Amino acid sequence: MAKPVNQHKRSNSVTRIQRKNINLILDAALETFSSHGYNGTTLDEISIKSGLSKPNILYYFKSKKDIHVTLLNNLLDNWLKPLKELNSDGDPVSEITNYVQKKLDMAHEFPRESRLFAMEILQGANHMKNFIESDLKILVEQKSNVINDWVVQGLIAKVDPLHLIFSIWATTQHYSDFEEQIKLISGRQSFNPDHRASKHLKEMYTRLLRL
Amino acid sequence: MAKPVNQHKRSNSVTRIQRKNINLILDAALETFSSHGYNGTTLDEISIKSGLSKPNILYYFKSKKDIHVTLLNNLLDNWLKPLKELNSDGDPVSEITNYVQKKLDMAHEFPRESRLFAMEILQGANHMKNFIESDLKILVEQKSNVINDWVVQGLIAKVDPLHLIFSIWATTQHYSDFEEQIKLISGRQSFNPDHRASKHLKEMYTRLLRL
DNA sequence: TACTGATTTTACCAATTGGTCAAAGAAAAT
DNA sequence: ATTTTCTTTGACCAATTGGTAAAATCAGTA
Repeated sequence: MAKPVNQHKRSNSVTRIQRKNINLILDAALETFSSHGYNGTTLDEISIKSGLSKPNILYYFKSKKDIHVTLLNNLLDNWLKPLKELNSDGDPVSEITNYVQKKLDMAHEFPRESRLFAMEILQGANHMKNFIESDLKILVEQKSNVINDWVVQGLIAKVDPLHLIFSIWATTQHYSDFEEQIKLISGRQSFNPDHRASKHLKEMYTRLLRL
Repeated sequence: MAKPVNQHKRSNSVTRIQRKNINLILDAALETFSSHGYNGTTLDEISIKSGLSKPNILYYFKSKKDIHVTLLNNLLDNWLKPLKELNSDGDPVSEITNYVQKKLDMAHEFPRESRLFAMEILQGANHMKNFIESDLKILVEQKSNVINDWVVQGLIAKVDPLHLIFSIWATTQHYSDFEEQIKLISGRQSFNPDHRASKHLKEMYTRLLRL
């Protein structure tokens, strides 16, 4: 005769067991959502991977979608962080190449999250429209202005800030999102893709921005 | 007492009706596979979109997977074409910026195919490992050599050919694969993304390659 | 130790989904 | 016109899947 636990974290206390199991579930879910997509993931799979029974999972999350949305929400802060750190007072070129490096590090450190994000956008961004249209859009506009000021002040070459940002996103995410293709083509052992990618991208954006 | 039609195109003749219906099915399937993924697509959806009943669809294709594989296979030739056309005798910088332009045109002209491809790679490239490891890999190696020769001959700046190719793929595909995000951020009407993307990318790769 | 609330399990369901089958209906060929 | 071959449909099914209900078990605490 249990009353379901607070499924929306309204409660004040989160027990040790809750924290542990919620983490188990989210980790298992991230693993499968990011490699088979939302529809390709079953609760049974999450159940097996997390070691918790299916009804037990639904004791912590009210639905499959709820798990997915939670995962997506957990991403957002980390997603904004590197761009947030772009500093208008710093040296323009190194501010931007540092941004590239941070994005590349994130793609390398959180490939599952990166794929989850990519998959969500690819499929229409249904659960993230709100985030993109508000937080992300505002931040991008703000930083576009910073970049544009640099252009106007003659500190970097004339670039379209928006397209600069888009191409940074594209190039840095590519390495985690298209990992499979890259591994197959470059022959897994022959080199360390990340290291050379970093050099390549730094070079590319430096050359693009230098006067 | 019908005997199922040649489901593997072994037969010599393809009737007018067959051609029409196969196209209807493939078009409907491409639409849904590319926007909801393989698992997010149901035969019923394809059935509705194509106007053919579900058993009728399975009269032309022996399974859902068969439709998907057919779609993927139809992509491959077009996928290789732009890179194939990279000519070792041409002017290096314009050969490469032309390649960029062709890839961008393809992403623009075939966004559904582009997303289908992206989704397949993201989810582990199960149906395309063979293509990637053989045809694509060989072509990439060949063209990497061409680019490397240009570097050695001092015709372009020193770049890692593989990473150059990867970043071209990344930047050009980004515009169709992440279309939703781009639309939401750039505010659909404010500019024509494709036109400016083309300028931006041409500029970027020219600056990267120029001595 | 006994109580109380939190956690987990067992048994189950209704809906969806990929796929089958045999018969009915068109087209083409004779 | 009739036979033969190709095409389409209606009825159906077994497996999967997200989710529920209630009982059973466990943990913490008075």
